Amino acid sequence: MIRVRFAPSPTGFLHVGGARTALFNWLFARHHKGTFVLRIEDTDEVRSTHESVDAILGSMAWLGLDWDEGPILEGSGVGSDGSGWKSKGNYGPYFQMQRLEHYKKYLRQLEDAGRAYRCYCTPEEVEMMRVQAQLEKRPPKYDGRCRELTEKERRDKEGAGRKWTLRFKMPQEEKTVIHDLIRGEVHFENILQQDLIIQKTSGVPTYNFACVVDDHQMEISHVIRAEEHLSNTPAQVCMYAALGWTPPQFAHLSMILGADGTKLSKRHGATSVLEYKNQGYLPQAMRNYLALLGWATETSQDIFEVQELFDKFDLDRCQKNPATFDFAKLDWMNGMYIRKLSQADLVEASKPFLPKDAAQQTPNLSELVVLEQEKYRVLSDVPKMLDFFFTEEFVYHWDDLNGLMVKSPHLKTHEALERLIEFTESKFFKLEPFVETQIEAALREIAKDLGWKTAEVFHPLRFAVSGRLQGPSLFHMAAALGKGRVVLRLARLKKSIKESAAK
RNA sequence: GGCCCCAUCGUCUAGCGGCCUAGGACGCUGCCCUCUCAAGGCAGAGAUCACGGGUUCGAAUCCCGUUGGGGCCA
Repeated sequence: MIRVRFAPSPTGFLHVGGARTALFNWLFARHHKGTFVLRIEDTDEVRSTHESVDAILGSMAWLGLDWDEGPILEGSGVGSDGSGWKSKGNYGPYFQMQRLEHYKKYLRQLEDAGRAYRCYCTPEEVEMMRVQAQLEKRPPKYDGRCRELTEKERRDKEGAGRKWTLRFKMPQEEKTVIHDLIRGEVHFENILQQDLIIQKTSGVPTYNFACVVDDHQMEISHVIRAEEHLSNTPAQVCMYAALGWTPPQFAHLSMILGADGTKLSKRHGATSVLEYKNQGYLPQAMRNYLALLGWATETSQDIFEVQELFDKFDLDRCQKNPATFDFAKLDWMNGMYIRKLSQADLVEASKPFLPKDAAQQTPNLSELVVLEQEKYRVLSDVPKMLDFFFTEEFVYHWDDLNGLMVKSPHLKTHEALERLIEFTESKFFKLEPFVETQIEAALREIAKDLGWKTAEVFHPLRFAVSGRLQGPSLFHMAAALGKGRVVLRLARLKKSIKESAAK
């Protein structure tokens, strides 16, 4: 039975790297008809917040990564320990701070068996050891001075009120071999590993211990996580052995880097999944793009339906080398997905990005939004490309107009332009019904009558109607705007020309 | 510093000993279509497969080393 988990620490938003890890776990579970577990690793008591839990669950929900077991997404939790959250699944609770009793039991078991010991060193002392070791060019590790303390020494220290942590006693011989599903065999000399702290002075276990207990108790079959956890894996594998458990299979995903080859961070652009949502990326595009960061099919296919991803995704085609996050390709892909949207879906998706009163201002809003569908790369482009529909206050940039006039042999003077506008006004005035095909026919007739190229007629009129040199098809745009507004705008441009000429 | 991981066009990648004078996609350039911009179609530039040694009749593909990048210890 395949059981995988995504186990974020709620110390911030869900970033792109975390989302990719979650996605791969999700895809792996769906591909193998397994179970996808979401577990909140909140043992960092100072940095964990319930706002982060909200943000992470919200991001996952937005991306459509539904989990089979874990906290239920209903409103928000009450405490950073997850109290107030409900959970689904038989292996809960899914907040580590609610699982303290489980950890205590195994912590005690390890200590009783002599596989863990109390360490009375202060953080300062440990730091000193590290510096010292580096100076002497030795491996920087805890020197094990509390390993073989006598019973009396221990009593003395505790009598003196020294606080203690629990350290796992790493075997000092042989080596640990990880059979990584992506990297193959990875060997580690045990002697070089340090005795990791598994319980903090507060009594709370550390990440490295808690996840071993949870993965075992939750019967996780495959641990799919980022490469940064690879170095901790040998210690964890030794803990499994010390507890008499069989470790799960491991798969360490490569990192996601920014354009400069360093770990993706804020200076490279957006890192939070929610930022992408706010900028107008579609979850399906994001998902598709992320899937390609470290995974590919034999055909280098790049657009996938979700079901196709389920069918084709597997760990054996995951990339070992790190991937650079390419915003340009994401934009392209998002544009692809926007173009695939139905009219209704596009309008719905655009709503958060449109002016609040857009629907009242323009009853035919959905007709407008679709006009530029093939040009949007992000949904925040929608209001930018459509703004002239929502206001009569847009400005005419004379530089644009002048540029147009330079290129057109028949538009050398403002008078010529005025004449074109007047000609159009009178034509439009009689035009009934004012629909796309009629408008096109009328405008082509004007060009013919005038003996101008069609472009010489269309471009200045597009400018008149929208204030732009580029935009939707003139006929579509005019029809969508309606005769009244079009005539109004023609008149407005004519007036502006007169005024500027007077100056 | 120690340990670990990684290395094919600018980027994501295909390739798993002969099919590779290295394929696809993004981006870039040009052409076509066309009322503009897009979209779409076509064409093109772009990789001595990081470098150096082996192994082999034959290596991008296997082995060793070097360099570079990244991660963990922090």
